[in-house]
Amino acid sequence: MLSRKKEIPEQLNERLATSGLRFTPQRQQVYNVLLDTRDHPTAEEVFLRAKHESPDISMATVYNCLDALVTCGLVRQVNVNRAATRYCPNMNDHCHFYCDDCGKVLDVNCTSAGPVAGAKVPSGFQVTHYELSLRGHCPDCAAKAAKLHH
Amino acid sequence: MLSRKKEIPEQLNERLATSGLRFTPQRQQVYNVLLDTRDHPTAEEVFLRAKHESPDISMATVYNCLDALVTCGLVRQVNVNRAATRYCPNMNDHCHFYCDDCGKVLDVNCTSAGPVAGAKVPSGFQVTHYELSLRGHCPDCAAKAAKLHH
DNA sequence: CTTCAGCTTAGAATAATTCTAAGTATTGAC
DNA sequence: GTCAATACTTAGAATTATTCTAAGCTGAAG
Repeated sequence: MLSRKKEIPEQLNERLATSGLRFTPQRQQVYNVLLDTRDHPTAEEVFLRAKHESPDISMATVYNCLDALVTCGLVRQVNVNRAATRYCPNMNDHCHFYCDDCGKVLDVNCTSAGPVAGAKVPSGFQVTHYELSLRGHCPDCAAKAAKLHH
Repeated sequence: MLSRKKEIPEQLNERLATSGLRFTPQRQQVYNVLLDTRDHPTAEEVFLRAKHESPDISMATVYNCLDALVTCGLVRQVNVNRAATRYCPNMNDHCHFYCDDCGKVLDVNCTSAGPVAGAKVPSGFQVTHYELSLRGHCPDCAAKAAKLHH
């Protein structure tokens, strides 16, 4: 169980270094939490999970570590509907779907063109980031609702 | 100055009624503020502007009124980057561009297909809402930056 | 070694929003 | 019209997510 975590440190260390940040056990721990279950936890959830292995970690450190991981490009923030920010270690081009029924946040792939292409941004605008967030019913909840309907 | 506001009440009244909400002077006032300058103000900014004409209005009422307007479909919330929610009375299909330099929020038209088409949502997902937010440099700030560069 | 910048920590502070309780206004039943 | 029921507004307290502060710790560089 602990063995597979040995792979990570080098990659993490390099990425931190390129942003002028140091490798620390807390940063590794927080990153591990995100990699372990990719369910887009909030900072608070990361904190609770990280405490299992590092009981002394503090909330402020979790925020600091998450910031560091975002800064060095290993993690993305996911904001949906003004709820607490969630964190996602999937750096592929994708967007997020929030299920209004069960509250889960799910990754949704974008086509190669990406949704920004569909937005046809007027000339003059320089887009450096974009975030597409979807809301509705996830496949599970949609299926349940359909069943109830008959 | 007051004359052009006479147009609004009926439309607003109808829309409120269809959601089981009442017409009130405060709701009209808040809606007027949004229509007057479509610059995506925050609740606080709406509050300050509304106070000019209705000095007794309270912050809680502004939030209540904005909620009512969102509920009855006359206003949209615009969330960007966990900053304070902004409010937009443009209900056409469009998305928002946030300028990292000047902080302005600008409307950007979407094509008829819309960005969700570009996202190719897997089957099973039922998308009821989506929000595409862009960040970068607006035309003005991009031009200024280019000039400074030489 | 010693220094110095970067990191972690607990707890205080902040900012946006929501809640609470009380008062006011409007609606509908009679 | 009167009266009760419901909806709305208000001030201020409370809540929540996040950031700040000050102090101590750590590890690399001189």
